[in-house]
Amino acid sequence: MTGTRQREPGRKRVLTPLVQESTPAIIARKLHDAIASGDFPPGSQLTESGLAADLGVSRGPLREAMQRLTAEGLLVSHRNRGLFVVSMDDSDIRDMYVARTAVERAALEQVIYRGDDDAIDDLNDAVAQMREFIDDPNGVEMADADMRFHQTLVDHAASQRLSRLHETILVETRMCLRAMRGTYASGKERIAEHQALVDAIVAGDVAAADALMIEHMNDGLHRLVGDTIPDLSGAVSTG
Amino acid sequence: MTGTRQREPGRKRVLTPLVQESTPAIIARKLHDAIASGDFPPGSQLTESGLAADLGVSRGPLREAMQRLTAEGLLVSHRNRGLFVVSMDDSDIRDMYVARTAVERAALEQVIYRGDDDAIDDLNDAVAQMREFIDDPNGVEMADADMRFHQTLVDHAASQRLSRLHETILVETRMCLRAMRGTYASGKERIAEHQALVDAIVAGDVAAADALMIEHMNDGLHRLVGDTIPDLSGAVSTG
DNA sequence: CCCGAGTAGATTGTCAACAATCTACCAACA
DNA sequence: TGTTGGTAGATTGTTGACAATCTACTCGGG
Repeated sequence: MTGTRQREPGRKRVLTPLVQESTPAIIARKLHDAIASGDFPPGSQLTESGLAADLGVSRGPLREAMQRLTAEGLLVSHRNRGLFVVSMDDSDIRDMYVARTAVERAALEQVIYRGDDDAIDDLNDAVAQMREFIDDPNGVEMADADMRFHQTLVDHAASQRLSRLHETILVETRMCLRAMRGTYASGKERIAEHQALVDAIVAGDVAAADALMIEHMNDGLHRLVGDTIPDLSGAVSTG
Repeated sequence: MTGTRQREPGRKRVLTPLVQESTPAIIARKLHDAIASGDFPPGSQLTESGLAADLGVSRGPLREAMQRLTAEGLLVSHRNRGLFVVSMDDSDIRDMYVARTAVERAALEQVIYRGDDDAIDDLNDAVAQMREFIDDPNGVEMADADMRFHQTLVDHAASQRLSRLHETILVETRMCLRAMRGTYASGKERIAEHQALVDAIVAGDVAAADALMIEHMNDGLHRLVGDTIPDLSGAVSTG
């Protein structure tokens, strides 16, 4: 029934099965990146015919791609009116950080558990990249380097599901950071927080790393809305 | 420019703005439920023309709905061959529990932080519903009641993002539970674990609740693949 | 008996056109 | 002046048809 689809176990795999990305997937990724880059500001409408013309595809595949982003929560649909880039209020930002904290805490624990040396190398590299922009702590480059650090962390957790959610959240985070400037006072402080995380990972101290991450996230949230998620910081210290 | 779209602040809101769900969203929800119900077993193909005929819609909206489920990770696309319901191996199940643990830990903390009495009532109700099926600890009703408990927990965290991810994960969990029968030895044990969680929430003890949740998730994973996520249980106790 | 080429059928991928709906603008009226 | 009705334009929602691709089956040769 299955023909020769299944790979016989005795043979060595010499070529990886080639993955052909579907057109909607490609379009979705392009839109994803464009939103992350700020090409489509929050609240702006994504008109089908215009985008289809820009991308050189028909409206069909484009609509499918936009539905993907809608499922991610990056676009919101108004029936018969169109799709718009999400615009977030304080409540959304708080929610975003709740989710982001959940994801990154879990990722952190996974990274420590896996004990992969490559992870530590990559994380140290990420911090080093941040150091290059120490003189401009609120510039775009520093923000991107910051994002890459967290991206690296979650990637090394090797969890498809955590990565998928995190990807969406990072785009939303970038949108917020773009809107609100001047979050960090000094570049040193910003880098030190990340270095402390790496140090805790190297030490294999899950509890310490966990506490640092919670604090780091609370700081980030505080800078955006001037509010925190009080109880989270008590999760470890109370026990 | 904006016309009369914005609601003037002086007036009292007497009617809530009506939300019209788009057709792809409705179809996506129906497919979602169908997959959760087991109408489409893992690995089965979802043929467009057939489903379109069943639902009485054209292939366009149906494809858009399927793209949404693809973004969620419930369907996988094979180019020019079609969309299939995901079938999960042990590695996927482990990943699923990593993500689920992350989500439910965060939800737990949020529920305790919010201190909403309705949450405790609903959770107690959920445990009570489980007790009705104490004689058949591995039946479908018990499994559904179990799911409803966790659904209730995450709902009361009032986090759009956590809920969205959790919804997907619960469907995947249900798929796994359907495939592997006989997970719990006794109904009492299963109910006690959940009751303990509620008790910890009532007591407002974040650390205890957190530890219980981690253990609960590890138990669930162990029943499915005979393996655990060792380091997670050390996150709290070590500190 | 095994292996390869070729073919038929079915399914997905893409497109262009039509119908339905909404928004914004303008005029008429109390 | 503020509200109501009508109209034009644009955009989305939906459909059906056509092209491209893959799978499974069958036939011929070694």
